[in-house]
Amino acid sequence: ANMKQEFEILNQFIKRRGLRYTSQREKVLDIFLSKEGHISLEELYKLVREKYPDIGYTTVYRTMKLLCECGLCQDLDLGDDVSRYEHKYAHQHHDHLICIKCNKVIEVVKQQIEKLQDDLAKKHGFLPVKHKLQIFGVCKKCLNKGK
Amino acid sequence: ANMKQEFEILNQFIKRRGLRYTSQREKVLDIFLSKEGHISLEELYKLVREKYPDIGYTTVYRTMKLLCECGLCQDLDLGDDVSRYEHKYAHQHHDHLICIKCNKVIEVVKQQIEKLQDDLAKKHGFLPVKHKLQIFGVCKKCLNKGK
DNA sequence: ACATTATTGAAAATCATTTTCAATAATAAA
DNA sequence: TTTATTATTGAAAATGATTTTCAATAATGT
Repeated sequence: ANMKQEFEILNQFIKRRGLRYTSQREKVLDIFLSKEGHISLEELYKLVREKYPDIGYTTVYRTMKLLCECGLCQDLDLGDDVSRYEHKYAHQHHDHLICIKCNKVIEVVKQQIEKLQDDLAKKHGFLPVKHKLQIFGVCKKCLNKGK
Repeated sequence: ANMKQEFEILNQFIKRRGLRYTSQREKVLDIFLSKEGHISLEELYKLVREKYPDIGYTTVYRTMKLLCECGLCQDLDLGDDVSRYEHKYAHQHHDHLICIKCNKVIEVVKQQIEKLQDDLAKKHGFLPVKHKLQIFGVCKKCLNKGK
């Protein structure tokens, strides 16, 4: 029954801000949730179109902005020049290992690093809000190819 | 006498690649070196123009690309949409604390984090090449303002 | 000095992202 | 329920950083 907790979160957020809960927003969220991983706006828009051809690019763009604001979505930067999105609700924070040869991305979690980062921020009087760690390198597969 | 080691590095790199050492490239490097910190292409171009009005934007752009390739320069991403550059030669690797209110950037070094990152990469079979860590938060000054 | 070819710089192209605006639709008020 | 208000939508245009084009120029090897 909690299968669609995310819709409720969006709804709450929208109400709190005096915005309006529209079918387009619901549909975009639906498609976004159906696809795990790191998705670009362009990719997401294509998926949306397949199921809901009447929804425009701009609406997808604006909805994703909203989803980021309400905590359902996290935008990320994989080093190329397009912004990507990933699920945030009920997903653990993680960092990204990015292969500079094949662009494969691996998500990694290291609690110890998280803590050190918080310490570092506090030491400088910062109140940490979020962080992004990208480790660029060459993945196992590409290393073997190069032999 | 090693005051201008960087010019030699650029020269070497250019020779090795069969490129040509031009006065424009030397001048752009000169201006870049004269300014510590995180500088955008636009800002750098303005500085270049002040001293060398005949150098075009495109040349600055292309030279910075070259400087990044030869290891004199590191491009960085401070969360906005402009790419910035910082010195890399004879500069320790560091991470960035970025204030989301006033955009102030503090450079921080934490050897322990560096090591954990390398371990993490290796554990997943990655050969780490470089990494970028941005910690977004609110700086001391902005925290006090908000009271 | 000559030939070759990399470089330069102005202008144009690219391209993801963001804004505009008139029509539409969601919510609140009557 | 009906009406009024105003947020939302989507197509098209604008934006703006980055990148490419191309003819003229300049650096390097012969």
